[in-house]
Amino acid sequence: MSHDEVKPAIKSNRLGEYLNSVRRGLDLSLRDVEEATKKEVSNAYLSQLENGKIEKPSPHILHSLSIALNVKYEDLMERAGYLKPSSERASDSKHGRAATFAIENLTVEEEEALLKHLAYIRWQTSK
Amino acid sequence: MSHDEVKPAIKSNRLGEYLNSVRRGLDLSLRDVEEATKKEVSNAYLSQLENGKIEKPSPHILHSLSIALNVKYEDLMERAGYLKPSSERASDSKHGRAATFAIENLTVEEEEALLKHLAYIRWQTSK
DNA sequence: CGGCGTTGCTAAATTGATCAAGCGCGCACC
DNA sequence: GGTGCGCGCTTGATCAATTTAGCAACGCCG
Repeated sequence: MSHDEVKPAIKSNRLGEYLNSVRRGLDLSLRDVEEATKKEVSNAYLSQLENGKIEKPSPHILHSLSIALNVKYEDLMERAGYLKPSSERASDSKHGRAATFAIENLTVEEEEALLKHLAYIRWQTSK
Repeated sequence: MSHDEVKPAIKSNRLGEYLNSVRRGLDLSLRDVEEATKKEVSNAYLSQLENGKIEKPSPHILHSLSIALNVKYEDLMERAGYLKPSSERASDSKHGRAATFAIENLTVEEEEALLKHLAYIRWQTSK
C-alpha cells in the first residue's frame, strides 16, 4: 500500500494551533489581536484560522499577524506551507533539462557573448 | 526629497515584467508555459500576471511558475512583495565565476535584452 | 434576578484569484 | 483571396479568502 494518508476533512493544522497557543500565551482575545493588527485581520477570520477552516491564508495576513503576535513572519509562512524549512536552493541546473534554462545557466561561450552584448547595451544607453 | 511617491494606479509590477522577460527569453508562448506547469497555471492567468492585473497571486502559483521557468521561488515571492529582500543573496556565489555576478546584476530591460540575445545565440549555434 | 460587557464562533455577503472559452490579429501556405 | 493555426489578450463564471453582522454562553456586579 502506498502512503495514502487519510486526509482529514479538517487540516493537519499546525498553523492554527500555533496561532492559538501564541495568542493565549500573550493572553489576548480574538478582538485584541484584531486591534493589534490595526483591523487588518478580523477576529472572525482569526477564529477560522485557529480552527483550521482556512486552507491558504494570504501572506499579507500572515505578515500582519506575525507583527501583532511578535513572531517571525517566515515562521508563519513555513507553518502555512509556503516555505520549506529554510532549505537550500538546490543548484539543480545540473540535470540539463532541455526545455528550460535561465540566464544563470550558461556555457562559457554564451556567457562571454552575453557580457559583450551587455557592454554594448550599456554603452548605447549611456549615450 | 521625501515626497511621497505617487503610487501609480496600475501596479509597480516588477513581477509581471520579470515573468514576461524570462518567458520571452526562453522563447516560450503563454501556452507553452501553461503546458510546462502541467496546466497548473492557465495561459490566460499568466497573461494577466505579466500585465500586472493581479495583486496577490497565490504562492502556489508562483511556485509552479518558478519551476516551469527555472527561476527561484523566493525570487518570485520577493517580486510579488511577499518576502523582504533581506534574504541574503549569499548563495549565488556557487558558480564561482566572476562573470555570472555581472550578469546577475541587471536591470529589467537589460535582462530582457540579454535573454533575447541568448535565444538568438542558441538558435544560431543549433543550426 | 437582570442587565451588561466580553468572548468565541459562524452564516451570509463581498471581494479577488483563477480558469475555460472565445475573440481578433498576424502569418504561413494553397 | 481564402483558410487554418498559433499567438496574446479579454471576458464571464466559479470558487475560496476575508469581512460584516450577529448569536449564544459566560462572568460580574448592582
